[in-house]
Amino acid sequence: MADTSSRRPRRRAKQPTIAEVAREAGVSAITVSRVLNTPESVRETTRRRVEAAIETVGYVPNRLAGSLASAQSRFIAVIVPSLSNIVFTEVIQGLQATFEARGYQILLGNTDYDLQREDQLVGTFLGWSPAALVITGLRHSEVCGRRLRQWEGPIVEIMELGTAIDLNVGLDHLKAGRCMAGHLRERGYRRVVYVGAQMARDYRARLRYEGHCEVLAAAGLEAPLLDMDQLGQFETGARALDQVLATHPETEAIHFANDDLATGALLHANRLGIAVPQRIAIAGFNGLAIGQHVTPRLTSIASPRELIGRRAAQAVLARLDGEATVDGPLDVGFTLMAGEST
Amino acid sequence: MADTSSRRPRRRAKQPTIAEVAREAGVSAITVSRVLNTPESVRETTRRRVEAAIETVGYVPNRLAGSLASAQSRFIAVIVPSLSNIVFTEVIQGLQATFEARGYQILLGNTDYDLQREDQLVGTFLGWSPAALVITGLRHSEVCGRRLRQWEGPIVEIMELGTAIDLNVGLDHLKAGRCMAGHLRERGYRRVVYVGAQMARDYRARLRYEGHCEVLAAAGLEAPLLDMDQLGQFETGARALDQVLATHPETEAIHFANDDLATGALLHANRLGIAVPQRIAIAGFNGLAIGQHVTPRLTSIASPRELIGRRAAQAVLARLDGEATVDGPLDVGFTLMAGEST
DNA sequence: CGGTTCAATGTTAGCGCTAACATCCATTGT
DNA sequence: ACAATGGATGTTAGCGCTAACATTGAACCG
Repeated sequence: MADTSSRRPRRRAKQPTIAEVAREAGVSAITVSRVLNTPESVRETTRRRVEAAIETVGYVPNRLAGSLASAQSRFIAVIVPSLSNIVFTEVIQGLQATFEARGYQILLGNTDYDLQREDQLVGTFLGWSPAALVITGLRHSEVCGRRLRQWEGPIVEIMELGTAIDLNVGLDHLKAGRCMAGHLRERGYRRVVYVGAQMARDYRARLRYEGHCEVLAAAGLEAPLLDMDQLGQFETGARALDQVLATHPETEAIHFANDDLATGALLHANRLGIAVPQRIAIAGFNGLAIGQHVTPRLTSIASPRELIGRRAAQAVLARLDGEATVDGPLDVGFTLMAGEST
Repeated sequence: MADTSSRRPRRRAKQPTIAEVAREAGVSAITVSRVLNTPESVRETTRRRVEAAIETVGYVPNRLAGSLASAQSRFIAVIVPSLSNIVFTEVIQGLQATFEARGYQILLGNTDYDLQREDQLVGTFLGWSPAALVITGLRHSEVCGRRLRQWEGPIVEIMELGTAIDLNVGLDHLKAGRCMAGHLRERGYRRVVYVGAQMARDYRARLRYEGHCEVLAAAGLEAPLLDMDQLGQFETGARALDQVLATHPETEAIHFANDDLATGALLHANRLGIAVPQRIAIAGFNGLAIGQHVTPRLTSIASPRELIGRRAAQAVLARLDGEATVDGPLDVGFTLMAGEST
């Protein structure tokens, strides 16, 4: 019978391995590993010899093997609900910049605002033993919550504040909703409609609406809601304006759930020759750049999106470095930007 | 002395492993592996037993180990030059949607238009044995090009067309530049300035400018260039308009390198009461949504960004599935969108 | 009814790396 | 002079999984 000790030629003549480098440099594999991971623990002359060997054989470390052996990987799983919303891409940018500077890579997942999808992604990602997990929002499916709590690595829940599994960086959406409604009240608007898009899935917009309602209720005013089913884009904002003017012509101001909607409405008003804010005032949320370039400038609440990304990354890095971390949620705040649209 | 065969308690009492599942189900590890990877090769009853066991022990497969053993991973390295540009986030969205549906994850890298950074990222990413690599552009550092050519996996170079290392999906920027310049010529504009932002690093904008020059030269016209040093954002476009009006007041039209600049300029013109296109015409590139909502609507060239992502992903998947792939570059084309701004 | 075939499952040996411990040897202290 | 020390390097045994081959047993065949 075939000699069972000489069966399989498994290696796929690919990249050189650490063993090749070791042979070339006349040292053992572990020394090469040390040169790569803890260079200060190797003597200068040896290190140089190994570095030269790495160069000559063209060695690229296999990080899968390294991570498996050390049970530590250098990537960060990031889960966002949407990539079509610029808000999240800005957060990702903040994460990216901070993590990449420290040699961590980002593994990106998109839930499309679907908690089931989120659960699935968390499962997949945890299988990669990421160094940390960044996830949007505080609400997860039950299974997912359990899975997350079981996991030992750092988890940051971003965008909003509340009772988090581990770290938490965000802003208070309820307060933001109150803030904008308060601003509109100050300006004397009484008939204010709140317009959102697909609010069933965007519960942070619902939180802002709640804040909005509180303020109006306190003033004895109604707080009608228009929830569009399309995505929260310019076009939807324009249609929402039409709809509000048609069905609630007495409306004095519209509080939009985000700046895309608000900008769409404002530009549409420009097109139709409707005076903003005289005929109708318009306010948004997020403080996107475009709002400062339209006429009149859009009143909005600036959310520090990139900052959220950076702070979240910093919190994770501090944890990974074993530093003491902030206890409790980190509030990045928000700023009311009063433009001429209200 | 200590018995050397009983040294180390290496395992970090973490997640259950495939062995636990196997024990629970009363099968061998490989059977569990098969249930996970090639379920059709396992008998129905066995499969169900294993699935139940997976459920009870709460098993999450360790993909590092799996990938190491099989020399195949389920992620795709994606390298873009910028995340602040919505163009790339839309491409990423297309990639994401297509890859995630097939169970691949995206590992994201950002070069900030720095070829050295690109080289570094490629090095890191290849160490993760990705299933494929998606990289922006055809121009790489020499070292990087060599590294890429050596690698055996599928590589797609996206955004532009030309001589690629492997797969190629994009559009012809030279032609796009010609197309817009041709449009402006047709409308009768003779004094046209091309305005870009940081064109030293954005060579695709330079290609469009080249196309622009060709057309103007053919008509015996000059093609002055204004290259702003700021990022290509609204604000920069507004400043560029001021600058053009101040230094080249005779200018009849501005061909902007992208829609952010063009929109910034157009909104600025609105603010200043400058008639577009009567006093000055404005054209952009990319066909962003905002351009269709400003007044007058922005003339632009729509680049199918999400489509680039999807096509790139499809090409990779076809290759990974061993299907015959398209030979040569895949041109996704572009569309001139004539608005009222020209 | 022994032999062939084939589907289902098992055994074994790595994938390429690093943790943990072992060894070696030049210093240092007494 | 010799033990104790400690920095540099080596040896060994996995990390958790899957490729490759082996085995089993039921179905099938002439």
